[in-house]
Amino acid sequence: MSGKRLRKSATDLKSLAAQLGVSQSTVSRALHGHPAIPETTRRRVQSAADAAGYRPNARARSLAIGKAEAIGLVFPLERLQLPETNFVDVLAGISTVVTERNYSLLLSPFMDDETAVLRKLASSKAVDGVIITRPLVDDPRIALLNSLGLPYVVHGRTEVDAPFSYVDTDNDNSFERLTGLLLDYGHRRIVAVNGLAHFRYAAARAAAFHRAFAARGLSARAEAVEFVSMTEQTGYETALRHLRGANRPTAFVCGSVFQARGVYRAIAACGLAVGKDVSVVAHDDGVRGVTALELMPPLTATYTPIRKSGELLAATLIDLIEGKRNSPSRTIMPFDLILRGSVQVA
Amino acid sequence: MSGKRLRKSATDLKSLAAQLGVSQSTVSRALHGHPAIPETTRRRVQSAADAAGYRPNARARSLAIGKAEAIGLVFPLERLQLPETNFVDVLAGISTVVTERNYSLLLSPFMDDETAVLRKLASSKAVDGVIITRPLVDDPRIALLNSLGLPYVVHGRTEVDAPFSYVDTDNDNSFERLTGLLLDYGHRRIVAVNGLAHFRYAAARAAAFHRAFAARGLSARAEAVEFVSMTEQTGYETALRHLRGANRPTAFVCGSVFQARGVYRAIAACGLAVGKDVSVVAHDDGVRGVTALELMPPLTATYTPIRKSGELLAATLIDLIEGKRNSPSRTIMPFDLILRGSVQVA
DNA sequence: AAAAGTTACGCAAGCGCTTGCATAAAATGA
DNA sequence: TCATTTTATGCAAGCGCTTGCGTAACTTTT
Repeated sequence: MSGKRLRKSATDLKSLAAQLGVSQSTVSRALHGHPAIPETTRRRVQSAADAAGYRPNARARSLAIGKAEAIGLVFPLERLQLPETNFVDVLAGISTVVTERNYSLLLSPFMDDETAVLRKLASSKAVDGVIITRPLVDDPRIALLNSLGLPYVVHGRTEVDAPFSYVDTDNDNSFERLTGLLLDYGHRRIVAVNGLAHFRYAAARAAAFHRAFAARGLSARAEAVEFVSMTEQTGYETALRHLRGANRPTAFVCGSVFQARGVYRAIAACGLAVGKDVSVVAHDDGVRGVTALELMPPLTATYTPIRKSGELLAATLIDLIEGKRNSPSRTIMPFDLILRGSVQVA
Repeated sequence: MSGKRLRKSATDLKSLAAQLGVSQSTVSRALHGHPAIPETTRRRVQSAADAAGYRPNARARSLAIGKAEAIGLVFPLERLQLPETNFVDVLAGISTVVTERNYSLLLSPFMDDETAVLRKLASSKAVDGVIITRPLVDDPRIALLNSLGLPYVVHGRTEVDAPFSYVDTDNDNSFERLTGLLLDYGHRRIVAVNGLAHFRYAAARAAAFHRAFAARGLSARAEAVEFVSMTEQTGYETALRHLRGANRPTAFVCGSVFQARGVYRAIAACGLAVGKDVSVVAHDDGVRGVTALELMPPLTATYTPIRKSGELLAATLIDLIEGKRNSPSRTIMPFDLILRGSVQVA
């Protein structure tokens, strides 16, 4: 080997510029398609950059332009640990769009103090904005984020009196339709297996349940709505309790396919048949591997693909960050009501 | 309001320093516990910083210290979309440790070109290291990452002749034990429902399967090992094919509880009983909601909690980055073999 | 009491990039 | 041909932080 040496490939702007015999400004501008740079120069620079495998140092660029080109997803760590969650599907949707739009996705789980995480993200300027999930009925995070000046989008709504962007499932109409369907089929003893009461979506669903009764000049007993966690097991336990109690319900409306599964199991455990002795309806998020179609009999459900929500969340946030949107964006996902074998007239 | 104004809380080092009447150096050092700063000053600075909600700008700090204090997780986007995957559990483990160690976790999914993502991560210096998953038998990523000089840890092993750190399940011994158990119970017509052949773990398991036979002076037909994807459905289809073929197997050894579930279903579909007519064993990753215990009859399995692997992956990578470890770290997770009702003597 | 050593802190040079402004060269107009 | 505009490029000042080195002001030593 006669003294020949590989040129260490240019890893920073300065050396790349030196190697090309132009200034850093020119290289930087050429690489970003600045109009003042003629096409010929642009190409020369670009191909040198490609050859060297040059990519601007993300941290330096960030610092210079004052943006991180990254968003954060803030969530309770347990949402990754729970066996039954639609969270991963939301994450998949978010990932897709973030990647497409050339942003980075920072995962920010927290154990208990979400506030601290949000504050840290804001003050350390690690991200340009955040997605938060599962708003409470009266959620303090909205006020915090507004005061921090950190752009954000919420997965779900809340009643807080302040402008904010969100993407939400149409809980109100979806549950009204599901309940209405059962009522119109002649069911009267209906139990709603709902989510935990402090979540806004559960409150909305409970209201919708009663609204469906009211719209038909009927009224449901308050105890007809069960506020329990979103799992198969609680679906099972809740349904079992009602099926074995006096005044057996003839139908159940469930918050998710997870719960519906449990309800199916409870019905079977009582020696009854779904869609024959007892009707079941639910909302279906289209979670990976847990869809209404996979139950036997197939479950009548309202359907909103939750991955789509994830995509929308990311797109909305990035638009917000890039100033492509200034007024708060509020999206309520449309749903389809699909009739399948799990309901029958009372 | 008589001209009184809120002092805008110090958001950067400079203003914080000015406000305290000291230099930036002092503030920076005080906040990082530099020994030359006396305790009294340290406290004064710290409390001013707390009051102002000051946190160093992560990007500026990164640039100055030449570290991102972040790691990347590079994976095919589909692993978030597939219904049956142990990926989320690995992610949960990684998240935990990353958070504990005060790092950030960058999620870097890719559609098809993983190489491009790795190159980009390396050249843009967005992270200090990466975790890659599911190595192929002869994996090109190892060479690439070594040449890029980007620290990394692999979830799984590969036969590539180069030093690298990894955390892996003990596929070899686990499968040898499972197969051996069946053999010792007198089974001879055993089918292995294995993963896809290009993954290293599947190759290792196939070899282990044959090794168990050989160790007893027996030999298995090559067709006894099925290289199929890791899902319930393929488990079902594969088992069904064998159960309906000539020379019905008396036992199955499966790659995961997902596959085992399918095998259970196929056995039932043939009017046979698991643990009576046909024995089933598998490896259990302890995936959220899909564990060996939940099957009926409970599944005899080797158990290695996969979340632990995630934790170890992150810890190993961070140690590597921080130079707390220089030689490649190789961890093979120990496993337990737990006997349950799914096996019986032939 | 002078020399030497400590202690507490500030200066200023980066880290690698972007970008407003200045400038030289080329093209255009009168 | 000279003034004016346009085009192509460079200079240098940041972005907010860390850190090596330097230096007063004190302590300690002899």
